[in-house]
Amino acid sequence: MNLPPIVQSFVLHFGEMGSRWGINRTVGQIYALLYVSPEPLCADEIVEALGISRSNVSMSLRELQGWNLVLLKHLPGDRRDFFTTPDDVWQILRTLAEERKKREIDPTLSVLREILMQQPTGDDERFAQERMAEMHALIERLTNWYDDVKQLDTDRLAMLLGLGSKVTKLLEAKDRIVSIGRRKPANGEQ
Amino acid sequence: MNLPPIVQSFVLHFGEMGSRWGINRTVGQIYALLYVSPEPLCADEIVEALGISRSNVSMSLRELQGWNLVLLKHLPGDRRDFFTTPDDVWQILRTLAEERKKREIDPTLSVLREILMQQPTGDDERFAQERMAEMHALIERLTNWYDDVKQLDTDRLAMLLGLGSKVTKLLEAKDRIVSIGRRKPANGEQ
DNA sequence: CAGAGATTTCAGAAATTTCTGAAATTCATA
DNA sequence: TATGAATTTCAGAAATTTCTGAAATCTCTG
Repeated sequence: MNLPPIVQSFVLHFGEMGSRWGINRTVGQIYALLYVSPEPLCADEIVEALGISRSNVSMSLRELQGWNLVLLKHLPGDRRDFFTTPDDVWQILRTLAEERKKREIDPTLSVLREILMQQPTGDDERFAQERMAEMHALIERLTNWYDDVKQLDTDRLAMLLGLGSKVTKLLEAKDRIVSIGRRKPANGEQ
Repeated sequence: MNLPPIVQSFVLHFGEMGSRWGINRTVGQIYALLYVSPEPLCADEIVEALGISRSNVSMSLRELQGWNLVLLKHLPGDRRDFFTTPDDVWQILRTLAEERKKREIDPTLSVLREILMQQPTGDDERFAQERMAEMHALIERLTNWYDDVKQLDTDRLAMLLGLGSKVTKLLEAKDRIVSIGRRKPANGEQ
């Protein structure tokens, strides 16, 4: 590996983090390298930069494409593939969230739903099913929130993040205002 | 493995999911088993239920304790350790978030901060640092939101989740109300 | 403080994952 | 359609992770 020290520590860190997630070291390193490179890189440049085999680069890039985390570019008069990451970090975050949901959350929800359909045959199974129902309800709540929030454009999303827990105070304030502002209780608000 | 079919599919699923995260199959399976068991289990019961070695159970329980995901119980007149999970799923969620932040986010932030302190020596390094600064800013935003929101009690957290993206509409509504309510523009509002 | 039960440790076996080099394939161009 | 550059595939090697059994340690109790 022959990289500026700053880039090298970033790349190595992502390699280690990669193995802590589901993705492996090489995939993490390649992603990190592409992320900080000013220009798209071709496979051989990655081989060179990270000191790994050509075939490993090929497979890892395929993996990254499966995650929708890299973009393919072509230079005119050159038939090699060049790779980058999107430049908008918010977009990267969205992609990451979407892919992890697809791989981790959705399968779990579907296993839970399947189990919850069955008839329990004894007390222990009934208990287990209740626990799974609690877990299912929580995950559904979270994914509903996510599905709703992911539609926001970046500015509003940033705004929402900035608010944080103040949201609940805001909500209480709004309730007060609304209840002051009306003579008789209405029900069609919001 | 000798378990009711419902429990078995849950346990097996968590085993597979476990290996998709950083934790391994056995750890995932043990956690799932404890989660759906009506009573705390001792190590030998886990050995029996999952058909794995005693030492593996011991090491995996230790790992789960490191994640703060299991509780230790003792029965009077029995010196074995018995294990359960907390029964409040929201509490479990909080623990999980906290631990993953500690292991995945915090080290990344600290690597990024360290790199951002350094003086770049060329254009490529300058570019790389800018990219890392963007990433750092995004992660900080997210963790600030998280640090704020995690303080909420469960009811308010549930409320916030229920609101989802409607928060921004609420915010706009509040801005309107505030600006109608005053004669001259003020600047000290929230 | 001896002994029995419970748990942990740890070296190496087993299983799994990652990586490589060589061969195969793809595809634009001559 | 032959050529050659670029890429992919894949069997097996290398590395890593997980798991086990045996021994060590810990800790109550008589």
